[in-house]
Order: sequence, then C-alpha cells, then structure tokens
Amino acid sequence: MAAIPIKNRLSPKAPQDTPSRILEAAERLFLQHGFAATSMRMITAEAEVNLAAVNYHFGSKDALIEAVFTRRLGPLNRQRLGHLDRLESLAEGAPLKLETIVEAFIGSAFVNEGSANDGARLFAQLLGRAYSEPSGGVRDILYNQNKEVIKRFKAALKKALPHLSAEELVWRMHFVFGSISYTQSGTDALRLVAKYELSDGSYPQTVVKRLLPFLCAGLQAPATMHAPTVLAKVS
Amino acid sequence: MAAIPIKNRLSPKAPQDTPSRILEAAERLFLQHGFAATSMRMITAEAEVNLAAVNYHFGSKDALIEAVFTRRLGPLNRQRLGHLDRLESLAEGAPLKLETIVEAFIGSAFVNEGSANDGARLFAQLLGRAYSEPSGGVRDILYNQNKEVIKRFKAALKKALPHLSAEELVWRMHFVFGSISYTQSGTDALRLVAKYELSDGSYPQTVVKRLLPFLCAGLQAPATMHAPTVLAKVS
DNA sequence: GCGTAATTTAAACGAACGTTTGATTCATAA
DNA sequence: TTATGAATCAAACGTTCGTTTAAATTACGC
Repeated sequence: MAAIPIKNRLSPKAPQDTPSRILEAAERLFLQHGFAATSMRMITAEAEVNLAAVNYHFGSKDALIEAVFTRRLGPLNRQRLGHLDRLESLAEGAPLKLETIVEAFIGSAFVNEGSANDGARLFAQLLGRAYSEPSGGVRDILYNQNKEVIKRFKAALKKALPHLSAEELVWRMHFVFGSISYTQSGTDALRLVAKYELSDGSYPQTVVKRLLPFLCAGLQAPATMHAPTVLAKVS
Repeated sequence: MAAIPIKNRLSPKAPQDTPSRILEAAERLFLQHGFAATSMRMITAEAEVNLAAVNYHFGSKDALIEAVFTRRLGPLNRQRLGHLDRLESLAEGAPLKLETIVEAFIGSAFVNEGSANDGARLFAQLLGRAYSEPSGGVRDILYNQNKEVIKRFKAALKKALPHLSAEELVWRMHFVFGSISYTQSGTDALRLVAKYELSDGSYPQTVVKRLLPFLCAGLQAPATMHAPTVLAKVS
C-alpha cells in the first residue's frame, strides 16, 4: 500500500505530478484568457492542486509563465535547427530552395514531434499570443530562446533570396512572423471572416499547406518599389 | 470670469474635457500594458482626473474600452470605404488592380486622415494589439465595427483574384491581417530581429512601401498546392 | 443672485489578487 | 517502526482591483 500511490489513477485529463499538471493547466488558461487575466486560483483549480502549489514549485506567477515557455521552446527550436541542419548538409553548400526553408520553419511551429497529443498545438497558439503581449517579460523570454533559430533561418533565407537587401529581408521576416503568429493564435478571427466552420482534425496540415505558398510568394516579391500614389492623389 | 473656463489653459498634453482626456490616456496605456493590466487608477492618474470620473462618464471599464475603439474605428472605416468607393466608381465595373485594393486598405490603416497628430498611429498599434486579445469582448467590438469593411474588400479582392476559391481567399485575407496587425502592434519585435534602429519619422510610409509588395505577391500566389514533403520524409 | 443640474471630489466598499505561514500528511530510508 | 525531508493543506496576509457613495464644487438658465 506504499509502493504505488493511489493518486496515479485520476481523471484522464490529470497527467502525473503536481508541477506538470500546473504547467498544462496554465498553458490552457494563458491561451484562453491571456497572462494578466489568468489568476493563480484559476490555474490551481484547473490543475486540481492546492493554491500554494504554484509558489511552492515555481516560486511565483512570473516564474511559472517563464517555465511554461521554456518547457516547450527548447525542444521546438532544437527540432527546427535539426531540420535546417539536415537540409543544409544535404544541399552541400548550395542555397536551399525557399519553400524548403519556410516549410522547415512553419512546419515545426505547427506540427511538433510526436504529434499524438495536442499539447504542441496548444503551445503553438500560445506562442502566437505571447508575441503580441505588451508586457516586456514574456517578450524577453521569447527573444532569448529564439534568437539563435532566427539567426540561422535568416542566414538561410539570405542565401535563397539574394535579390533582397538585408533590411528588406528583415522586414519580410517580420511580415512572415506576423502571418504565422496571427494564424497560430487561433482561428477565431478566421471564423469571423468566413461564415463556415473549418473542417478540423487535419488543421495543422491544412494551415501549413495554405500558408506556405502565400509566404513564399511574398518573400520572393521584387525588391525595388515605387512610391504609393493612390492615397496621395485621391481625396 | 464664467464664460471661459480657466481649465482650458493646461499642459499641452491635456486636451479638453474630461471624457476626451480619459480616452486618450486609456488609449496610450492600453497600448503599453494591455487591457487587463491597465487599471482605472493608472488611467485616471495619467489623465489627471478623479478616479470616479471613468465610471461617471463611461459607466465601467469595459464600456471605456469599447469607447476607445468606437471613437476611432468609425472614421477609419468610413475612410477605407470612401477610398474603395472612389476607386470602384473610377474603374466603372472593371476589377481593380490588386495593388490598388491592398494599398487602400493598409494605407488607411497606417496613415489616417489629418495625420498631423500621432493619435491615429497609436490607435493603429492598439488595433493590432486588440486583434490578438484573448478576451472575447474586445474581439466582438472589432468584428461588429469591421465586418462591413471586410465584406467590401473581400468582394473587391475576389474580382481581382479570380483564380482563388472563396476558401483560399479567406485564408489569404487571414494571413494579410496577420502581417498587418503584427506590424501595427509595434516594431519592437522587428528591432529584436534587426540590430539597428529604424529611421523613424517616415515610419508609416516606409512600412506601407515594404508591406505592399509582400502582401500582393502572397495574395497572387498560385492556388493549387502540392502536399508538404520535407517534414514527412526527413527524420 | 438664485436654484438646479452637472460635475468633481475624497473616502470607502466588497471582492479578488499574489503570496506567505504553520500545521499536517505523505513517501522513503535507516 | 521510527525519524526526516518533501509535499500538501486550510487559512490568512496585505495590497490592489473596479465600483459606489455622499458631500462639495462648478456651470448656467432664469
């Protein structure tokens, strides 16, 4: 009666130890309500643990937010860099095809390794949400965890898009992140535009298939630009 | 000594009557900290009015949030529809050039009428922020105020991009909104990617000039798609 | 100038916030 | 079995939240 704790047999939603349950509950709630609007009491109730458990295991609410990200960001970025490594070693120095680069980036963002559980997809949405958070803390965490990946993909894109200046490339990566993050942060806005529900289930594959040509075409747009005319002339 | 109130001569930051000062203070603070993290005491302190003034003039914090948007969204969307009307009557039934449509949309979003004050630019950033708010209230406000404009631009785009199915078009508009909203919500993320500061001042024109070819090229990408291969094969 | 309505003010309301405490329960090794 | 450190628990901490109140002040038609 002491070897195997009775706690292990609980509701299927409740996974394992207290810290993990807190992390998963927090992930869900942060996504639904944002960081500021999610209280400790909401988190501990959802995780079915004591109110004091968060402070005991993580120290503070801010530390919990950071832990939610670091838990998933490491594997995700290792996966992204792994894809890029393999692709570049296969190409043997030649520039990679643009579509391949973008697919390695957004593919990793939308369908994570071992995609059996949907935790990865939830986290992808949360990532999209976090990038538009005003609070500096969250952004700093994301920046530090992502800067290496961004550097690598920027270098790969630079080789694949030699007609773009460094400044233009930065802008376009910015636009790409925008589309990805906005799409990740939920299909609610999309449902507002469309009348019909999306046929889910195959959601990650669908969205990657839709995003890829849009982003590649945008990235490949001509570099030079004529000045905007319409707004100045009309009215 | 009773005709002209002495209050009119105040700091240049403080504009006119109490409700307006509250609206502008709230706009600034919501942008900086988000909606949930901005308290009534922060707002009333920034506006230099009494704490009870928000509830007296607007009723509640939620009503204030709504008022912040409705004050600017009406003129902005009237401006967008006006541009589109003029363009379509000029074209006399023929499909508009894609670039023209997109420019009318994002141009209005970034440089507002009477752009002397930067209130419009602040609001554009706040709009981008609001689109990624989890709370349903803000999204509903934006949806109701924007659905007419979206419908009109969707129709115009449909004519300009006949090779896209209705579903594809919805997806691509979604991606476009993502890039716009992400770009609107601040250049902070962009500064993280780039090392250098952007030469500001001409910011709205610059960003429109950069965004336009990216979005147009993305929208014009071929409709049909081949299945993603890399992620399935590698690893 | 007076009276009435509109506005501003200081103070307080109950509720919820993040966090801390001290006792209690649990797992595990001696 | 007992001693020990980890974990959980109920309860309370002080603070801040959005909102309300009632009195004081202001604006303005008469």
